[in-house]
Amino acid sequence: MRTNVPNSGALHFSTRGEYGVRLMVELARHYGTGPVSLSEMAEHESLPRPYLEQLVVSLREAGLVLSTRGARGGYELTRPPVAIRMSEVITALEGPIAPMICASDDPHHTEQCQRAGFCNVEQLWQRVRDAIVSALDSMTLEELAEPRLGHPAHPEAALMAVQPLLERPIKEPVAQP
Amino acid sequence: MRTNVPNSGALHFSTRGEYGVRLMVELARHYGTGPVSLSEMAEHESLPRPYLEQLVVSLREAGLVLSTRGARGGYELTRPPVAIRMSEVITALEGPIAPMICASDDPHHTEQCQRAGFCNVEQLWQRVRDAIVSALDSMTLEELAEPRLGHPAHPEAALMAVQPLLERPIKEPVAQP
DNA sequence: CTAATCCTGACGAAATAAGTCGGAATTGCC
DNA sequence: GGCAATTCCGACTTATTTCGTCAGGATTAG
Repeated sequence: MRTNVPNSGALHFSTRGEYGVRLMVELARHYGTGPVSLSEMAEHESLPRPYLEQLVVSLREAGLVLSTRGARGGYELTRPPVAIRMSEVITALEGPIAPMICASDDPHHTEQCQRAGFCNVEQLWQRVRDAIVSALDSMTLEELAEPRLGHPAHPEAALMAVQPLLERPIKEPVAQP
Repeated sequence: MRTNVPNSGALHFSTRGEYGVRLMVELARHYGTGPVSLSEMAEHESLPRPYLEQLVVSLREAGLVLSTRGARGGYELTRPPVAIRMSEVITALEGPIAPMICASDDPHHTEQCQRAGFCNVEQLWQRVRDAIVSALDSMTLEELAEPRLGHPAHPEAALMAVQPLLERPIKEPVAQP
């Protein structure tokens, strides 16, 4: 019964994608209220802070977040959540969408399959890629950040979503290097 | 600028998917002409035969291929290529489509996220999954197998799946024994 | 000054993917 | 019957990637 198929299924996102998206959602909920520190988010999301420290580098390099160094520093979004497509977030965290080397989102990373011309399997991977990309393009951070409306399964959910972590003065972020 | 993003990009298929699909395409091209041995396919596709031996187990268990043991044995499709959706093939080889544990194609493998109700990030993963599944559902082996080799034993199958291919010179990849 | 915070690079453990190996069982063909 | 081609099976090894940890330096508010 125990076959050799990967036990967790095909086409996995890594934890970079998972944690990174949760981090971005956290930032979206605090958009406009100044920087939020990694420690706060790590604790609130129960994620290892040293690991987040790594992930956030990619987000900063992609221009999605601004960092403020020093005491009372932290991170904040560079744009309103509605203006951030999930494809940008995922690409920053996990690299180009590329279910196969011959079908990368980023042409620069796409290898020419030496079998092109023989087979048209390439089409399959490209269709999958396009499907993923347009699914990610169709959602923004805002949609993920807003607390659920209607009948909340857990009433405290709305509280957690709306409640600001800490009241503190807004400070100017440092310029990007 | 060595960042930590996975060097080959997000949402990769493994070689199981890649090799397995190529193997199925090979079988599709010989559909109706009796079993094809793994050695033949391994050589023709330049793939390690012992590894294919493993993959094909999954395909057999999924009911996609039929094996004939003994000399002159080999594998053949259980159904005409036009009747085999790529989603079946991929699922057999790589397991359920599950970009995240809370968004598996197979409900039995889906874990309930303890954050459900707090966040709606779940929706993101589910949309991605659905996009992938429907892309895979929309293609059949027949489309990938063109051009066919040998004499089609079921010409009506080819007629059912008329698919305009891109214009390009058709090279003959192999000589017919 | 000091505490909080980001930043950087290197390191290590664990999991997964990829491939190998040896041999047993089955079958066509001479 | 004997041989060669083939599938079948389970265990094993190796390579790569993921998932973190760690130690310390740089920056800044108070």
